[in-house]
Amino acid sequence: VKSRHPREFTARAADLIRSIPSGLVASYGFIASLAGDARQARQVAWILHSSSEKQRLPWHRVVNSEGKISLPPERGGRLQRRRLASEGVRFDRRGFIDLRKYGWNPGRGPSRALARLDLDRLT
DNA sequence: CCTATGACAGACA
DNA sequence: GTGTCTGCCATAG
Repeated sequence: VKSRHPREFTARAADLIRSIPSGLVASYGFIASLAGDARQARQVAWILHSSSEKQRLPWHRVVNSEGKISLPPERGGRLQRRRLASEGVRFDRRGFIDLRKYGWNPGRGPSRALARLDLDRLT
């Protein structure tokens, strides 16, 4: 289903990003999926660097599906890593975050979307 | 209107 | 494991 309401998608994505708890992270695709359109991961990324709400978003808690920081170090990646580290997120020596450990799981039960991601990772 | 771009993701070699 | 290619779709020019 194509998103006929970009603004709505953006608003929901922003809300979701705002609700990522400190110490956890979520992937672009995961946020897009929860916001209603799994195909718009790139728009989630776009929101993070272009939205007027940027200042109010915990943008550093969004990483790519591999659990890695997508932002180039010189364009904020360094800051992002610093912030995450200070929130307790651990990186392995290659710079990867273990999403099974630090991946945000909204609500209390395992969400389908996250379960899918976990399944993919285990498979 | 048409092309290029992107803080992505999944599939494939 | 890594490197490439392709689909995606809102914005920008």
